[in-house]
Amino acid sequence: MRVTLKHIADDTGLSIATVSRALNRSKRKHTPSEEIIYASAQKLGYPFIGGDTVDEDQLTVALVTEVHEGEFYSSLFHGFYRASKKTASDVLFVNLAKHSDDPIEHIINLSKKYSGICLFLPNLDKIDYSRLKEGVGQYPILSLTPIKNSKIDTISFDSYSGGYMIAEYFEELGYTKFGFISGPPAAVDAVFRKNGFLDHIQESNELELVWSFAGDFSLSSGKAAFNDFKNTGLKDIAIFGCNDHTCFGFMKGAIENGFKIPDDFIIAGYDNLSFCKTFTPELTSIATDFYKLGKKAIRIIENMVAEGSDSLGHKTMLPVEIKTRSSTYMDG
Amino acid sequence: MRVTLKHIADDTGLSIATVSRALNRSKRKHTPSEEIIYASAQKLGYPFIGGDTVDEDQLTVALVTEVHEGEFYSSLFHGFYRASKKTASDVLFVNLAKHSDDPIEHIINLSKKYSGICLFLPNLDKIDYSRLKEGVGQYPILSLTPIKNSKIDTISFDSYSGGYMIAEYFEELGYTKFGFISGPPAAVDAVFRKNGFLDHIQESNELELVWSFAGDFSLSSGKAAFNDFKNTGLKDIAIFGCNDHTCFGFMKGAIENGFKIPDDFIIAGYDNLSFCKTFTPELTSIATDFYKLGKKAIRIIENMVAEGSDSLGHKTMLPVEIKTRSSTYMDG
DNA sequence: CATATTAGTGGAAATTTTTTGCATTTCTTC
DNA sequence: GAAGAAATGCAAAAAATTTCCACTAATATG
Repeated sequence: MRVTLKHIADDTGLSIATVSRALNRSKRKHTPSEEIIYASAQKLGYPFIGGDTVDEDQLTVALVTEVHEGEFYSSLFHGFYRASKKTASDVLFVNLAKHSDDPIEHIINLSKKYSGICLFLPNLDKIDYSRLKEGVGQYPILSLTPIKNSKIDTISFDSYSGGYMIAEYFEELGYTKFGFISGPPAAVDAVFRKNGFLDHIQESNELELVWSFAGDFSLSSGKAAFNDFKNTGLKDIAIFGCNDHTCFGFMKGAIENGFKIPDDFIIAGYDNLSFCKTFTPELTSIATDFYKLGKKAIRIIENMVAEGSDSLGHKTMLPVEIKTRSSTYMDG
Repeated sequence: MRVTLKHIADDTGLSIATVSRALNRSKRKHTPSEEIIYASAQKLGYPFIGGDTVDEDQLTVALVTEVHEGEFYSSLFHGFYRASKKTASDVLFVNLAKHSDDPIEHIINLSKKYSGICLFLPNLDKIDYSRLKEGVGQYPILSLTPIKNSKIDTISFDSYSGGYMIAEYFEELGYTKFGFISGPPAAVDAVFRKNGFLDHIQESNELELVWSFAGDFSLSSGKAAFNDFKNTGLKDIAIFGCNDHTCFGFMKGAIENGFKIPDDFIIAGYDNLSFCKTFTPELTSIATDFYKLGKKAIRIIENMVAEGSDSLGHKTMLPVEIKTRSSTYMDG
């Protein structure tokens, strides 16, 4: 039920007229009554407070995510933060902590509050997305996770090319025996990285995948991968770990066992975490530019609003870049 | 100026009656007109969309920050994310990207939208805080940065004790010669860490600060610190770097120069980044629990709302914990 | 100490905004 | 092409908000 001045008047014990005046004053006066009125209006959710209504041109885009540990979310938020400085729109980070029972319902409600929504929720499935699309109707919504066969537009990094680039680069360095550490099968993105890597190997007769290991993105799975690798006794091999953490674990295990990198093997990761430059040896990795992602995502939403166009399942892919460091070549 | 149904009617070319009906229907129908009406209402900022008004008991707390690179912001957001799962309140992350010209003005406006505000803005000065306090009046507001002499409540980690604990721990290990790498002087928190560390040294006649270096929290300043340290030729020294990044830089420099840790020196940092466990040797560090910080911060705001009490300059300090790892002792 | 001034308040009238009843138009289906 | 359903606009009714005015209490003034 809609909250009116009467509710606030009843709640505060003051008259409707007084409430109206307090809320409409151009400058707050901070008298005791006014404080009470504001607090009550706040509590009950009276809508017309905030005086200055929204700038007509300025959109508010909600970036809807969960928040887990690790540098990834910093990169994502930092990218959108910087992007929002450069665009007309404002960006708000909405987390789904309180609504894990029915996130879709909550996102549909959010669509009534914000001009557009960017989703980063890798755990949603196809049914969720169609419920969502059904619920929001023609509304500017964009997923940062690739979705197969959906009517919701997506924007993501070109992970396939990332994996492919790594394989090409390994080939250029003269390696022919390749190794691979995979991520969790549920992570669509990690699967793309893998496919790109493997496809380039298969395209050439000289190249060969001689070892692989099923990891889960974690440091410890990287260590486990190394233990497995050690037992094979393989040499002169170029390894692609499908994220940086896995590679760190692998390299840590290797160093503790007296291996030398890049002498005994070379290794490259994915994500280009800031620790790539901190680790010894520094880790070659695929860099994803979250600032560009944020800018593009906001741009797409702004266009949807301006043109009144609908999300129809367009897929946008942003190029990635390889950052070569000492884990894949000798210094000097 | 307040947005009414008439504005939407004019904008869409439909009648006021039609707009009213579309917005009040219990279930959205997704007819073309309805889509247009919703889009327009959205654009113009009509307030009464969203049907279900806010839960009376559920507060919405805004965590207002900038967002920079690095794991720190992930930890902060992740802590508040988890905390909001466990409390009645919802937490929203508001960034100040669009309002860097006058952040205070914007925060005052935010106070009209949200039940309470947590600030993490280390760059604000005393004048900013008093303007803010003036602007929001009696309102639940809390800073996560220590402020000297302010009427705004603060909650932060007990950095002083963190520095002190490191010095005590070094002493227990039998070291008497200590080194220190400072952070930027503007970072109040880093100064507390330093004071705690130095105070313990001064309390004992046996202990002595034999080397120090002015760093700036960065990896490169850690490397620079090592170059300075190398020239001193000091041995058997226990070094406290006032954040982990600095220590990583220092250790990286040391390893590249053939130093052995913890044989040649021992070193401990502050922040307990996940990378402490990834680095070889693993870095002893002071752990801060952002989940506890988040829970406590939300609790304080909930209490302020419930009791209608004011922010009066109370300071809450959360204990920190030392995580000892191989950068300060031999394995086995 | 009496009196003017000022700010804050509630009641009620005036105004604005929203909802609803009803007739008309438009679209769909058979 | 007719019947029925859905959507729309007009205007009246209802609801919500603002404004006017009188009253009160606190403070300042002579």
